[in-house]
Amino acid sequence: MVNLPPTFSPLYRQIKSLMIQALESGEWRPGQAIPSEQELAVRFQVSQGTVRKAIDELAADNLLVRRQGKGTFVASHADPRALFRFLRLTPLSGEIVALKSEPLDCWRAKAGQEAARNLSIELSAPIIIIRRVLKHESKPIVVDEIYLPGEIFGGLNIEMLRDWQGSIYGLFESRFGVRMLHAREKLRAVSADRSVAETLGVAEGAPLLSVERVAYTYGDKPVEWRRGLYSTAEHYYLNELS
Amino acid sequence: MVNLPPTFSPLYRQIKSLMIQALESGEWRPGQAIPSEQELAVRFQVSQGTVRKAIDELAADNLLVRRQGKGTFVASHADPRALFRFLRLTPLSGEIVALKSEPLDCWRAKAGQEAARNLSIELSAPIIIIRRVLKHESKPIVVDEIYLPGEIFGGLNIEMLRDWQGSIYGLFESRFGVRMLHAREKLRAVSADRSVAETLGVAEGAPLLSVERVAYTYGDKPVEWRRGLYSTAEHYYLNELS
DNA sequence: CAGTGGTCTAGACCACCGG
DNA sequence: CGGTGGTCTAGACCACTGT
Repeated sequence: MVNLPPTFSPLYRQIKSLMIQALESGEWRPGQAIPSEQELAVRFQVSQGTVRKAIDELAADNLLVRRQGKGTFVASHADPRALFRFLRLTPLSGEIVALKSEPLDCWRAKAGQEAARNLSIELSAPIIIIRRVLKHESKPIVVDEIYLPGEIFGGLNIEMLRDWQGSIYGLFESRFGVRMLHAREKLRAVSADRSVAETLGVAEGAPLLSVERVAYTYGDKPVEWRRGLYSTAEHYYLNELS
Repeated sequence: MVNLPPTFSPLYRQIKSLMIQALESGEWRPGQAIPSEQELAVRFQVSQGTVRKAIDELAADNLLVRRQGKGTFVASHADPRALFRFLRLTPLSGEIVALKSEPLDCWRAKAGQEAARNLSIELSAPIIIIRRVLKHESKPIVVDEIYLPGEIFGGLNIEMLRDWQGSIYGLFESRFGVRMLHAREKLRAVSADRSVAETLGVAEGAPLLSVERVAYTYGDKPVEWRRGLYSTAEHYYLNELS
């Protein structure tokens, strides 16, 4: 007997795919309500229960947000609740506060080996690099570099970053139509070199948390690679294992 | 108008509570199958769909595992798939391999302020402390201390730890009936002090990843507090943001 | 009040597993 | 083949939101 590949796909997953298409194509925009379950059931010619199960999965994937009595909405990085999902830094004592971003630099370059591999693009393809500092009450806590495919983030420049109030993923979403859906982070402990030590106001050789992230959009396509160094003297990185 | 507390609890959540009771009481044991959906529907006098939704949530919470065609099983730390859920260390290059645990010491003590707070027990209540080294191909990677409430882990000793093959949560589950359900980790970067540097075979002052964990059992009751120091020269801590 | 998502039911049928 | 979980449907009713 041969082992056939799992060729079966339930109806609600096919509906889910169609809905992802509608999201990806921009038919339904971040922050807006999608059609009601009834309307979708008619549109896709299935029962409401089947639409429901598709939406359930999309909500679990953080692509949609359900609000009883109001409707189902496209998740948006403009929503402050989405913030902590991607920056899990917490003060040792006190409440969670959004860090203030200060762009230092933003320039064009060609993808090196590492950037090309992480972004799944050609070697020497155009990329954009951002250097930032994140501050908590005017104390620098994080310094990072963000590598973006030039093909997608064409017009990005430092003025845009400076003018933007809110998370950088909110900027990517509203100005470039790029929605970060999930990410994978690799954490290590490293020593501060001289220049980083100066930027963060710590001693040279001080231990820092190194966080390397690849973020993905629809179809698990990588669209951002970043490396950050976190000063964990007065903050920690919180992770829920569940 | 006053804002009444959310007094409404859907039927499937009540069923879920009853099922959690059955799990907590030991009526259904780790690794074993629970009754079929039909049987549960009869037992609880609800429809199969309602039982189904309760099980769905319990499976999402990692308390149960569904296996089509076979049944629904109580999740167990004996299952190797459960391993990576709680130890997210990965070699820089190469496959994920379970680290080998070497207990160094295991002794009784009284809870200090920090232990008491983290374990939600009285100051000076009896606790048990374990010191371990975790090795990858005979190279020490992690050194940690585990703090356990003495009341729950009465007979624990170092011979038990040495004899046990498998994860320590597997031991807790099968010997003490304590099931770790979720945990919260705080990560920071620190410098190796002399004694730790010696144990891990790194230079004094080398950067290490500090991982402090509180693990919880039924009813969000904390039952373990541990602090680990990870050498991240050849490993990283992997985290999925989704 | 109308419209939305949320719950609950009952029944039919399908995919998977093991004997 | 029988038993399990998985899918799909149709309909009734409930809880929440805004007008």
